Amino acid sequence: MAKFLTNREENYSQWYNDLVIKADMAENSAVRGCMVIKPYGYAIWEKIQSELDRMFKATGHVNAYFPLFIPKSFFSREAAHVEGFAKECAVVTHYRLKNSPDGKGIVVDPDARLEEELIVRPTSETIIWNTYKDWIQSYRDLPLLINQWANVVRWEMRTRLFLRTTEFLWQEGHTAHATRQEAEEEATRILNLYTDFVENYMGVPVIKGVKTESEKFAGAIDTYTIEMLMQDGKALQGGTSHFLGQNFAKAFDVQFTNQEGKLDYVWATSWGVTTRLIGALIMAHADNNGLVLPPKLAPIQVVIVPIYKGNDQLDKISDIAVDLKRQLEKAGLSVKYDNRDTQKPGFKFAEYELKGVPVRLAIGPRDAEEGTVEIARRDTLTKETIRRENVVGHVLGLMDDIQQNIFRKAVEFRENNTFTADTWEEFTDIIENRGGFVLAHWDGTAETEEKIKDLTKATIRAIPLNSPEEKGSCILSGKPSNRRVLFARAY
RNA sequence: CGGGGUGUAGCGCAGUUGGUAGCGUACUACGUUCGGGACGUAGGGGCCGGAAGUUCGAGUCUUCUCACCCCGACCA
Repeated sequence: MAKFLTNREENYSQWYNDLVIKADMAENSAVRGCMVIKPYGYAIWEKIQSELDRMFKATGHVNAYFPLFIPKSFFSREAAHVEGFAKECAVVTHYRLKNSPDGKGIVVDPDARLEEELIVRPTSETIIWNTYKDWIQSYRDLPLLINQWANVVRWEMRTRLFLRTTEFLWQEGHTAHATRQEAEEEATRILNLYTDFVENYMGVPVIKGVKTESEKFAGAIDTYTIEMLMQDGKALQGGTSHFLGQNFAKAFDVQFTNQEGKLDYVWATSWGVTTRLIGALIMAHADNNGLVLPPKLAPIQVVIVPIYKGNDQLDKISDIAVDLKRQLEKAGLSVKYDNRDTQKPGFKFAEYELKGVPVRLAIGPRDAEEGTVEIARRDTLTKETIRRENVVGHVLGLMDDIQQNIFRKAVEFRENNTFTADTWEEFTDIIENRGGFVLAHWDGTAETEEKIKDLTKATIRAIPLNSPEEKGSCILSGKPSNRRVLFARAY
């Protein structure tokens, strides 16, 4: 089996790439670094969107939409921000084309140069804070809790489907608060919301932490992160929530009158997750047979495949299948009955395994006769035969089972691949030979962090929020440290 | 931007000393099949990335050019 996929153990990144394409999620487009998200991949994104959107609204946020273009001058207002993004911005300089004077095609009309160039947003803090300035006068206008579903562009050097593309889809929340404490609470609330989503819907365990000075978002005071471990032992940052302090308020002059009647700058957060989560979903759970989707995010939760010879058998089986489909849908499941006559059952089995459909029902003439159904689960690839009347209950149970099982497997994988290192030799041995998360002491300086990165390509993924105090000495410099930080090679 | 590589059918590839393009797969039709990616027969599909040059003749040789991929620096 699985001869159509590159073996995961043989070449992990080839396996990943094959899988994205073969499972029909996305493909490279004619535009450098930009992907086409195909219907099946987009359906997964829609599931992610709808759950997150529900969670944002349940915590008091509302959606809005801000422009794709940002005037260049806005960017220079916040020094650290421009520094962080300048090198990867797409810039609009003209607004018109014309026929080429030599008759070959069209050219940019030099007379149509923009007075001020427009940046295609790599993130929207600047345009949003420039807008918020007019919306916020008083503490009564606060908090402002807005989210936007959008696309952004970051001109990365190298791209990979879902993991890093020039244009990507995301949500970005931008909130304004009257006090520092409120803003910090918001940043934490969202970090916890992301954790809830990634662990309970995607089935991927995360480490919550705060980024180091050099890894934090350009313009933030603190960047909180959730870090996940992929099956090849590399880390993936799944989402970030930034406490921005008053940096953007000051840069865009967003002041309000507080309850004491005094002017003050507002406190801000921003936070986001992207289509990269789909990459995480793949790399955390998929195997050599293809995708393994958590039931809560699977576009198709149950597929029914008929096995038959001739139209008489098909008719009989279809009656049963359609009835089962109706029952399962009534129970809230999304079900596909694949009665295509153009593919054989074996082909369909392989196809739905490739696409990660959690549960497959097969009904053949034998089952029709005996009142049974063959039921197969994607996560364990096991099959059993059950009575037709028990199908709905059994499938509902399986949905929970599979959801929990893939999470449990991912937790176990992470536990088996999280190490502590106390010496430089131990540290480099693990990074070079085993991969995974490494908890180690660090002296807290950017110089040491940089040196470790240069020597091993491992970075500090996060300073875990729940890590206990512990006296130790830095693996590289030997200087004192009082807590371990999380190292890994990362995507 | 540095180092390496590749452009030939939808996709994956072969193409010898230069002689007018082929394999696998996918596609179309018909038939037999159908409980784990079926088989047979017959078909269709090509400006050989682009431009210029050498030659009677270029997928093949020369020069230029464009695009993409991999490894680094950058990054959600």
